[in-house]
Amino acid sequence: MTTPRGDARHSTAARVAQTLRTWIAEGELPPGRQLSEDSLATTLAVSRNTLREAFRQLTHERLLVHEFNRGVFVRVLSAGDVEDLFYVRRLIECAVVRELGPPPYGLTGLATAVTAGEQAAAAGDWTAVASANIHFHRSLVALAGSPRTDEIMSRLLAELRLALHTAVTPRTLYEPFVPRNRALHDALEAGDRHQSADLLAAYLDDSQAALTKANAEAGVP
Amino acid sequence: MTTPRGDARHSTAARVAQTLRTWIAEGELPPGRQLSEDSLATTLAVSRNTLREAFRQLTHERLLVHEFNRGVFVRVLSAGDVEDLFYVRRLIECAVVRELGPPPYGLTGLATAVTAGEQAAAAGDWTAVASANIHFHRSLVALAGSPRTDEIMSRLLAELRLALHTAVTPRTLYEPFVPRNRALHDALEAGDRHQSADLLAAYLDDSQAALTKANAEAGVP
DNA sequence: GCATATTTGTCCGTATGTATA
DNA sequence: CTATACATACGGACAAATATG
Repeated sequence: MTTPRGDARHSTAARVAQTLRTWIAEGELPPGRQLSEDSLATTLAVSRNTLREAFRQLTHERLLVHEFNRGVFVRVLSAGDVEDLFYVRRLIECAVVRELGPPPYGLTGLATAVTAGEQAAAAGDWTAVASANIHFHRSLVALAGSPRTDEIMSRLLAELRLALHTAVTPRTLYEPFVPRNRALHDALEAGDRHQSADLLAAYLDDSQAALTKANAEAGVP
Repeated sequence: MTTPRGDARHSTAARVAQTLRTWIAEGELPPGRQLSEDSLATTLAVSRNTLREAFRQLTHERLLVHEFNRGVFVRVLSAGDVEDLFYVRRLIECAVVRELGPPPYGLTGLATAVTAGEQAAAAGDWTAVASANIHFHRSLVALAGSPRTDEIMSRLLAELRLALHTAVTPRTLYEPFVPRNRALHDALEAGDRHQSADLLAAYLDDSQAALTKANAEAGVP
């Protein structure tokens, strides 16, 4: 072959999948966009077979939808999808917090996410606030120490990102939750699992309402 | 081509994946077995590329593991995997029950699974008892009406099946839980969410203990 | 440690079927 | 209805890695 192999540790398909994953997360490939095998294969300089393997991967992560004999498209979340996503988030995040053992907990990951969000908010960098917020919830669930729960959470958050590009105002979506992340952290540091879980439930309700409202204003079906 | 296309509704790769899925579930392909691309492709009469797509699919369902440049193998669950699986089951199943709205609930699916288990147990058909048991837990989670929760549960149960082929005695694993399924159903019919959740938590603890004991006796690392 | 055989990773060309303009 | 574009699936090829003697 003429093309030199990039690295042997990851397969080419995995690298392509990662590229597409970031393009989708950044909004470079917006929801609804069709991904043509031929043009993308030439753009990424890989064969169609390899690209199709990457497609399968992302389809399974629910970032792409595969319509048989029609092609693959970037997933478009419906209002029902957003509702379901928040139902599962509430289910898992609150259950993890409620089922935590006796305190103290290893809250360093959570604490760094909280302060990162505070600093980014102070600097007005709302994209960074969004990242810190995702990191916060990932760290929260990581307290369970369960690999499968971690993976489920990562998938849910990645899927939820698809709903954020339709919303125009990241500031109003994230600003109210910076202090609430801090409050949640403090409640956990105080060792109060049940108060933390209640805080979290209300938090997620409000977050869902804010996102639903923003999407409705942007005219999402 | 000479090979007639079976049907247009599912892709060939999806059909191959389904075949492998059942072979794994039935224990025809035991954990640890390597799946050779060449021989399987000829056995199933599909091309290597198509087979590889099926492999990817099942790898993401955690039924296969893919070792780079070495091949794919049927997943071998470690003791830690089983522990994690039951942690997530307890988390999700109990949370679903606790977060149910006010009764009554649509328990017909649950009821049929319970009676199917009872009849199979009376007939001594322990494989059917195992199927009914899986159906019971799937129906339980379906009460939430959340597609994503349903899918997460299906994946967990499929993965857990991998641990059942190492255990030799399906009877001792399932028999005690036939009446407990009935008790759980009755508690839900009575509308007592919290008692149901408590019953379920104890149920899953005992189930995990039974499986762990059986696997330890069979000499699983 | 080395040479060989086997298997996987990747790409290409092509025939066929399907959806859409 | 035809034509075009595209997806599905196959088979062959070769490089690279692994397993085997």
